[in-house]
This record gives sequence, C-alpha cells and structure tokens, in this order.
Amino acid sequence: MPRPARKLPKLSAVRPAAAGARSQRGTARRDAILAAALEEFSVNGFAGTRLDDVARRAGIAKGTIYLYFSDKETLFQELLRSLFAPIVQALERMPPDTRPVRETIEQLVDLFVREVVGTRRRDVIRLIIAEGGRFPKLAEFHYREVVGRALAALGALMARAVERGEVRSFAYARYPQLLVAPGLVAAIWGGLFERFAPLDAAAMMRAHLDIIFGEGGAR
Amino acid sequence: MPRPARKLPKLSAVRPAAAGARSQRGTARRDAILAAALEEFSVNGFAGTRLDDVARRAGIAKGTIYLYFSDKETLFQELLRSLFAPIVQALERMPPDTRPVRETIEQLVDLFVREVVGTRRRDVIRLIIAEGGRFPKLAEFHYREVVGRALAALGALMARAVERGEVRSFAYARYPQLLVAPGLVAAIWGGLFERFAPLDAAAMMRAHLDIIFGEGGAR
Amino acid sequence: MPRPARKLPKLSAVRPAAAGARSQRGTARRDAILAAALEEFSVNGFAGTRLDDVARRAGIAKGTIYLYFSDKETLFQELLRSLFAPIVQALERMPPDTRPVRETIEQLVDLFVREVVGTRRRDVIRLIIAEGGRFPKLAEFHYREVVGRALAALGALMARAVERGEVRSFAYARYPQLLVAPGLVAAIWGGLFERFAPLDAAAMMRAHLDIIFGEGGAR
Amino acid sequence: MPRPARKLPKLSAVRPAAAGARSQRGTARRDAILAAALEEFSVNGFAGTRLDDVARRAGIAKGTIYLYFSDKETLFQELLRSLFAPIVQALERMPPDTRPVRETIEQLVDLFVREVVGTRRRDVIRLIIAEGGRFPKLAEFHYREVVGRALAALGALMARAVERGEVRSFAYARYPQLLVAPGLVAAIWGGLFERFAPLDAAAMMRAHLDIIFGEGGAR
DNA sequence: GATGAATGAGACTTCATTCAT
DNA sequence: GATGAATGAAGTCTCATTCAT
Repeated sequence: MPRPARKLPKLSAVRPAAAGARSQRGTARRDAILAAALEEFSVNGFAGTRLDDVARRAGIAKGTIYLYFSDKETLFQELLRSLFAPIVQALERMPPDTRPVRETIEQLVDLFVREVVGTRRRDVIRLIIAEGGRFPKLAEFHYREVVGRALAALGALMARAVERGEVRSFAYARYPQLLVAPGLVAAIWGGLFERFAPLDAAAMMRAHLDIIFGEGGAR
Repeated sequence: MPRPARKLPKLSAVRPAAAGARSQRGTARRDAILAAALEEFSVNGFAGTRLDDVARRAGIAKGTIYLYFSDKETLFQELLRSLFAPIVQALERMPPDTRPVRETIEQLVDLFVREVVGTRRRDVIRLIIAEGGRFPKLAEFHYREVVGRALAALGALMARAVERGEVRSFAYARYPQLLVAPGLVAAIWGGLFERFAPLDAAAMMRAHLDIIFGEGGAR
Repeated sequence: MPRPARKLPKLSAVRPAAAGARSQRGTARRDAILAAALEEFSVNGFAGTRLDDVARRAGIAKGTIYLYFSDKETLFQELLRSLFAPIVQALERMPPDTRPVRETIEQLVDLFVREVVGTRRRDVIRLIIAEGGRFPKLAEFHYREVVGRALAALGALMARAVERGEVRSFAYARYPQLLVAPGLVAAIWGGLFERFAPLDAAAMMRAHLDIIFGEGGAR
Repeated sequence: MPRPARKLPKLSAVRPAAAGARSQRGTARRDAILAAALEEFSVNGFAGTRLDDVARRAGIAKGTIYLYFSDKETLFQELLRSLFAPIVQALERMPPDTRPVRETIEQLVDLFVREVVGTRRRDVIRLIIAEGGRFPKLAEFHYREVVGRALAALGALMARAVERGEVRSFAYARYPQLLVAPGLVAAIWGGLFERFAPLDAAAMMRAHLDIIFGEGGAR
C-alpha cells in the first residue's frame, strides 16, 4: 500500500527568484522571450529558428530581444540554463534518505514523467541531442552539471539497493544508464512518433521498475 | 556453450551495388557526397549545414552536388534513406529461427554495437531525433520502415522467449522499447559525451542482456 | 478653329495618393524602388535585371527591396500595375462626349505622345512586348484591362465618326488597331532607334490624323 | 482583275549557300542549333534562355553548341543575322519596276503576312524590341541593315505613288512608318494576344491598303 | 525602454563555359 | 567531332543584427 509520498517540488516552481535589480516588467519580458524561444528552438533547432518568430510568439518587436540577450547564441544557452537550473537544484537538494530505494526511484520516475515527458520540457532533451555536436561546450556543461551528477547519484542509490537486498543485479549500479534509458526513450518518443504510435510512458516506466525491483512494488 | 553463430552480414556490405544504369564514376561521386553529407549534417544538423562545406569535404565543386541531388533537402533525405536501407533489408531477411532467443538477440546487439554504435552511422540516430520535428514525413517514414517493424519483430521474439521459459517478465514483449533503450543511449552517448566520459557500450549491453536473460549467457 | 480643349489629367498626377495605411517614408521608398526597377527592367528585361542594380539605383541595400516586394516577379508585376493603373483609370473616366470625334482623338493622341512616348513610360510597352511570352498572365491582364478596353472604346468612337460623316472609311471602326499602330511604332522607336534616327512622333501622329480625318484638322 | 503576280522568293529559300568549307553534316548541325535557338530565345529572351534547353531541343549535347558558336551572345547575334539576311537580300534585289505601286506594296504585304506574321519569324521582331536596349549594337545593326533601308525604299515607292496619282496624301512618303505600323502590330499581336483575341492579320492589312489606295484595289 | 525599418553577409541554386574521355 | 560531367561566378533571397525614432 502506497505510503504518503514526501512532496517533491514541481520543477516549474523552482524558479531563480528574480535576481534583485531587474524590474518586475523586465523579468516578465525576459521570461516571455525564453518561453517563446523554447517553442521555436525545440521545433526548429538552433540554426533553423528565426528570431523574428521568437519575437512574434513573445508578442514583442524583434529588436527587443537584444535588450535582454546579447545575441542568438546567448539566448539559446540561457534558455537551456534556465531549464536545467531547477533540475540541478532538485538533484542537489535530494536528501540522503533511508526509505526503500524503490520508493525514491518511483518518486523520481513520477517526477520525470509528469514534469518532463508530459511537457514541452521533453523537447529540451531533443535539443541537447540535436545541438550537442555544434556546441561542444553545451554538451560538456550538460554532462558535468546534469547527466554526470545524476548518473552518479543514481548509481550510488542502486548500489545501496543491492546492499539492502532490494535489487539482485549490480548492473544498474555500474551502468545507471540502464536505469534512465527508458525515460530517454519515452521523452524522445513523445516528440517524434506520438502521432502515429502513442506510447503510455507511465505504464512503460512501471514495467521497467517491475523488472528492476520485482513485481508488486510500492504501488 | 556458445554454438557457432550464423553469419550476419556487415551492414556496410549491404549496398545496392551500382543499380545498373549509373556509371562507376558517377556512383563513386554520389557516395563521396553522401559520406561528406553525413559528416556535416550529423554535426551541424540540417539547417546548420552548408552545402559549401559538404562539397569541400567531398573534394568537389559546389555545383556538382546538384548533378546528383536536386536540392539540399533531397540530399538529406537520400542520405538517411541510404543509411537505413541496409538495416531495413537486414531486418526483412532475418529468418525465423528456432535457436534460443538469447542467441538471436545477442547477435542483433552485437551487430548494432559494431555497425551502428561504433561507426558514424550512430549519428544518423541523432539526426532523426534532431530533425524529426521539422520533417514529419521523415519521422513517419522512419517509424513505418524501421522503428515500427523492428519493435514488432522484437516484441514477437520476446514473447517466444517467455513461452520458451528463457525470460520471466512479459514486460519486454509488451514494451520492446525497454529492450532497445540502452542501445539508443549508447548511440547518443557516443556522439555527445564520449569525449569526457567514455562508455563501454558493449559491456553495458552485456549487462543489459544479463538482466534480461539471467547471468551466464551465451558468452 | 481650335476650341479650348477640356483638360485631361496628366497621367503622372493620377497616383493613388498614399492609400491610407502606408507611412510617408515607406511610400517614398516603395516609389524609389519602382522607379529604379523601371529603369533596369526596361533596359535589361526581366531575366536580365539584377536586383542588386535596382537597389543600387534606388540608393538602398539589396535586402530592403524585400521589405516592399516579396520577390523579383512581384516587383515586376507591381511595376507594370503601377504604371498602367493611371491609364486604366483615365480610360474609365473618359466621359461620353458629343464633340467632334477628331477633337477627342487628338486629345488622346496628345496625351499619349506627351505622357507615354515622351517619357520612360514608353519602355513599359516594350516590356510588355518583350516579356508577354514568358508571363502569359501578364499578357492576359494587359489585354483585358488595357488593350481590349481601349480598342473597344476607340472602335465605338470611330463608328460614330463614320455616322457623323467625319470619316469615310469604316476600316478604323472595324480594326481600331490601325488607329493606334503608329502610336505603338512611335513608342518602340523611341527606345530603340532614337539615337541614330530621331523621329518626330508628334508630327508623324499629326500626319496620321490628317490621313484619317482629311487635311486641316482641329489644329 | 488581279494580274498574275511575279513570283517573290519564299524567304526561307533564301539561305546563304553553305559557305564552302563546312561539311554537309556540320551545316545541318548548325542549322538545327539555330532553329532551336530561335524557339528558345523568342519565348524566353536572351537572358532567360538556357543553352541546355537549346541543346536538348536541337537534339545534341550542350558542349556541341560551342563547336559552332563561340558563346551565347554570338549564337544570339548569328541567329538574328541568319534570319535577316534573306530579308535584306530580298530588299536589295527588289527591281525598280513600273507596275502600279499598289501592286508592289500588295505583294510585299502578302510576303510579310505569309512569311513573317504567320511563322515563328514574327517572334524575331519581338526579340529585337525586347533586347534592343541590352544590345545597342544589335539595334543599330538592325536599323542600318533592315529598318532604315526598308523605310527609305518604301518612302521612295510612296513618293512615286503620289506622283502617279495613285495616292493623294504625301504623308506615307514622308513617314513610311505609317505604312508598316499595322504590320508591326500584326506581328506583335500574334505572339501576345492571339490566344484570347484572334486577329485576322491579312484582312486588317487589306483594310489598311484600302485606306491608302482607296477601295477596290488590285484584288 | 521599445520599435521595426534597414542593412549586408552569407546561404542556396543556376547555368555559361570548359575539358577529359 | 561529340559528349556531358564538372566547375565556379553570379544571382536571388534570408535573417541576425543595428540604430534612428
């Protein structure tokens, strides 16, 4: 029977509290631009996106973008930074806990499905994959700040799961990529094939967990 | 004990051997252009690639590209088609066999690691993911010709594995995505993070297989 | 003895005076581009004209043209439209009158010589002739809006002239082309042969009228 | 009652007897290229014509054109020269005769309608008009060799018609353009407006002659 | 701060011309 | 002589960026 899960913050709530000096209106503008940029970049990629379209979608004039971002590339980088900041913070805040590992993993999976796979945020993953070759800095930053840390944390978690007898195979501790791979597939699937072959990401992830921890889990 | 594995064709060998009409030299040129295009597109994406660079890399003049491909988009599509054709053919030729499922899967994994993850071909996967949003036709074609078929075949294979008692969980039969997810991660990892965090794809895939079929497999 | 002729508008004056929305400066730019385009197109034809040259002549940058016209062909069509609009309007406004037909015709001839043969506008006639084959739409539009109407009106006018006894031959009523043919020659001559064989268009047209109506006309 | 007209040569028969050295086959090739060039240039103009299309229409390879003409412009000039040569020769051969002027003029008109207005040759007139601005040399050559001479000859002819009492007005002698203007209109009309407004060129020219010489002419 | 007209570098594409076969 | 693959200059059009208002 599911115990009441500890609340995990909604990612969208974790917003870097307006850096002080910037005006209320200025921040709103900046956010509108970033939101529009996400829509455009995630559909058209970096090179394929026109700042004209970003501006139109944000409801402002083209020149205004340059009041907030020095150029297209900066806008792109800032967009990714703004989207990952909450994730990085959430990872850092994750307290060492003594609950069953499955419970923790299930919460993370749940968070991922709700806040990434089910939203426009999943497109960022495609963006990273798409533009990583063109912006090696971007790939490196992303690895050091997000992927590397997350995998390390998950590896440690799975090692504990083995210790605790929750999981038999040590493979997940050694290759935490095996743990997150289905999540990646779910995120990519959403943007690419959803139209002609819907995929129930939540169900697939549950099946994945059942394989890892054995049937009949925490829920 | 590993039986001698039946030979699987090297993908790169499955090339439509100058389909008759085209001259020897013409085919070579065409292939040189496609090779250069793969390099450029996979790093810079569709919009970010300059045909000038493709031409330079292929060692020809800009205009020559247009003798073989009517425009940039056609070149892009033909590139993907040429890279997938062998895979589709290999899938279609896969004979129904009665060997242990693990053996078949291991051969497929081996093929994938050698011929996709270990070569520039892996970048095509990134290309599909990156450009699928902009070329819905591309995504659909790719799904119908490759992904859909492959997943269906794998699903059937895993269902048989359950029947035969080789695998306990039915999850892989229902969500064959779980089976290929690590392969996808390996392919993406190669292009993005290999430089600062090498990943032994073959070892990871072996670990994956061990999880599926239990320790101590065919090798 | 010549009666005081009713005033006919100068064609160049019949300009749709900034149709409301467009800014003062914007209209000026647009007109400058059209003027430059006339110069270039009439010398080099459609295919032979470089937008670069149009821009240079208009004193603007290449890209600016595209703020006012979506492409080269549109610029070309708009140019012709802008030059014919006043003529079509003048034709439509021509009031039914009861004056001697010769007087009316003389005014029209005068208008034509002054406002077409004597200006850059004559080149448009050469343009239509030159490019009509490549732009069938253009030829058709021109026929329906200008040539067809004008010839019909002139035919009716000459029929009245026969009724009134001003003209003996009915040929001009049946083939109004015979009436305008010298005007066409004058317009073409201007652009082609003027340099080495000047032609006094006005005098030739007077001689033409004398043939039609007999010597000693209204002037 | 019409007297038996003296035979006038068909223009197409007046071909500069193969300049000696050139092979039979070579001349045929050259002529095929010129014929194809006429079709293409007259529809698309000089700049708008692709030598590729000329070659295809002539049934030869692109490079072959360069065996017969040093470049595109030379081909164009040679084309016009080849088309006008017979006309110039016909004009030069025109013997001073003592027949009624009307008879001579009627034969010329007939020749013009049959051999120019009714054939692809009429497009050459449009070509001259179209490209005269871009090739001032062309316009000058055309004036000196064809137009100037023809008009001079016609002027003299009409002067004699006045002397002989065949024509009252001296206008045609002074402005022979008035004589040929309807012919020009007929030629242009054919290429431009024929589709939506057919014009009986022969009938119009007869009406024109009736105006000049009075009703009831030689035929 | 905000605008959007203007710029011009740079991309895709065409096509006259060359030249090895 | 004939071919047609190859070239690369040049043209059309786009779009990131600037700047006067």
